[in-house]
Amino acid sequence: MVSSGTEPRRVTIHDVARSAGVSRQTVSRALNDKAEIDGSTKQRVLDAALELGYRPSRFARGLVRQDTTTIGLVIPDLLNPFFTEVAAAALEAARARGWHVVVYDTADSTEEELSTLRVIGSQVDAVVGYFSSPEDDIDQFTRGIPVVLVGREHHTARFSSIRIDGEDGVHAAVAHLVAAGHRRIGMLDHGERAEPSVRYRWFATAAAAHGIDADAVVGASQSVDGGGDALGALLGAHPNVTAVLTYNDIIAIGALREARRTGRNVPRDLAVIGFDGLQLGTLVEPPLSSVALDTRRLGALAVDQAARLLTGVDPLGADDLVVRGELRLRDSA
Amino acid sequence: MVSSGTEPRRVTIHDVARSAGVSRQTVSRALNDKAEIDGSTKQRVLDAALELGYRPSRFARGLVRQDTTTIGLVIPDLLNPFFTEVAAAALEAARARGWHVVVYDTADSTEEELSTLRVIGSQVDAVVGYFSSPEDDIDQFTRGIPVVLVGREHHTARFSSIRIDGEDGVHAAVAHLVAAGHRRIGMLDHGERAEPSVRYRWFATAAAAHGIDADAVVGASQSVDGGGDALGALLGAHPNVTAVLTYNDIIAIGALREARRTGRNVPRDLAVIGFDGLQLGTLVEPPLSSVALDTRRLGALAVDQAARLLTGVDPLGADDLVVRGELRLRDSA
DNA sequence: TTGAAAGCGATACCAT
DNA sequence: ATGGTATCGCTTTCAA
Repeated sequence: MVSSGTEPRRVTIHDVARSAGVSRQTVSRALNDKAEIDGSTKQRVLDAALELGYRPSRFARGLVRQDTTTIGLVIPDLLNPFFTEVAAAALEAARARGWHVVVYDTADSTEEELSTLRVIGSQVDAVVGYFSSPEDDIDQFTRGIPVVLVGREHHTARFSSIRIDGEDGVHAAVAHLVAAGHRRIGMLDHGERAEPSVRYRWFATAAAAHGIDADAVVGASQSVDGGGDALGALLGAHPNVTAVLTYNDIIAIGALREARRTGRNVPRDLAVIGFDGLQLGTLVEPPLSSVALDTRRLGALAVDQAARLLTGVDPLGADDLVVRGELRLRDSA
Repeated sequence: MVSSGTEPRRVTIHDVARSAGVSRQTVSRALNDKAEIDGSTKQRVLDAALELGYRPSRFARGLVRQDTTTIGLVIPDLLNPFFTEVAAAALEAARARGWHVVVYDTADSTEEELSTLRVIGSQVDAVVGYFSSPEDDIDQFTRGIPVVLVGREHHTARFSSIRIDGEDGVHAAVAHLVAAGHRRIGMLDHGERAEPSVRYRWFATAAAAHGIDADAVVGASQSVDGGGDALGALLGAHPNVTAVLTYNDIIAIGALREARRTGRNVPRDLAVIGFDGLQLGTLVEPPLSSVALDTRRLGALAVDQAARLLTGVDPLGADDLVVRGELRLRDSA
């Protein structure tokens, strides 16, 4: 910030008052449309304010009336359509309450998430988001403010979290595939951590219930390309697989593309069922079947719980903080 | 957390000071890692703060040190992938500067935009966004703070704006179609306002340059379905059209889907070229050709200009505030 | 190393 | 209808 000789010092309410020849509180009255003020005085003040380019300090104002609520929304990647949908829902829910939302995109990086956590606690009244950091770290930087975790179980009483329960949906998906004659079903799981995901475990128990194997699993990175690669690997290792479940829709869409590339017809040669139920799934060919989540509800629920925590009134219990997956059949299975 | 009768008054620095048996400024020193403080005192203060669940007020802090910068990002619809990409780019550029971004989704509504404008001016240090309100309205509520308009020309010196120049790109698109033998090219324009868009005008001059008509135009609403409907209408009115340009990629994707639905092969029976060059275009079948915009640059440029305006240093002129469209051929044309 | 006092910019309460 | 004064919670001189 190269300062030109005359630093344009902030115009305060005091300057306006002096310029209009009144006191500061009169200025305040004029600006905030209070009743007890003479019409002509008010106009004079307004004119002065306009001319000076006066703008009230949000800090000073916020200090004196604790009304505006700002929440922080933390997501790993806004360009990931799942988070876009959740974010849009959260923004809408917040707007309905007159809240402001500061969005933090952590770029899928643990470091960025940590540095975000480090500053966020002093910038907002509550935090809603999808974190990958350990609970201790989250806790440490958000002391004193409500935190609502999305799509993640928590173990400390400190947090609330919106749980994603896709168990029934995945069971329905497997049942559907089995009914359609599939006996060898594979899964494109997430590829982040070493251990299989919860979604895989739902798949495994569903498969077991139908007496079929659940050992055809390959990890996929969270992208369309990742999904394509993973399908290639899966079919290479298990050529007799005729249907796949995927960790999410993005991976499923990659699988769809890879199937087309290798001349397989979906769903005839290969059935594909995703997870999330994104809007995006209606645009691809064939339209994607998926264990669908109500992302609007997910975002709205998170903001709602934040509101309850903030006011201390009647926060929802774990049983109410659930979004269930539901099998939505389109054409890919 | 049911509210007990006693409202939990805010824990202030004063409470911590008393609890630790020191003065407020010592607490401040401990919390802000200042040098001049005894190690044991510091620890004692930190412990007290932790125990009391103390959290500094962002308002009080902001009042005293004017350091944190917050910008407002206004977009009509976060779920529209174009705005998602711009928003993601803006968030990234802001994060690189350590800025905070409050995102306002106006739900494609002029009323919401107005009510957003009404509050935003007192909440942020600068505004970046895609507005549809008249300049006067925008000006009125953002007095004193920098405003950067995205994808919109401005007529008042009051604003900066990032201009989208797709002229060359559209010319290239038309040239490409003509070279491929197309003589009857239609356009699915936006359907919002009565008059045709700037993008249509680029198309018209390009068509004229090649001696072909540009009268096959239909307005489409900003959605995939809208694009499909519009293509139906266009082909109904002008059955000899063999290629279409669209106002944007969303509409183009709808056209692709409609073409498939009506048994037309793209690009053989109908060539389609969109506008925006969204990531999304790579996922549909066939991959969408488009006059591509660098959305990352768009968002980054807007934030960059806001930064320059904020510091008063070297703001970019209109000639530098341009993002040009470039023909990106994939398979749909 | 620590504390007292003076703001930062606005609003609210109480006089007038 | 208008102005004086206290106050919001914190940081920053300046003394001690």
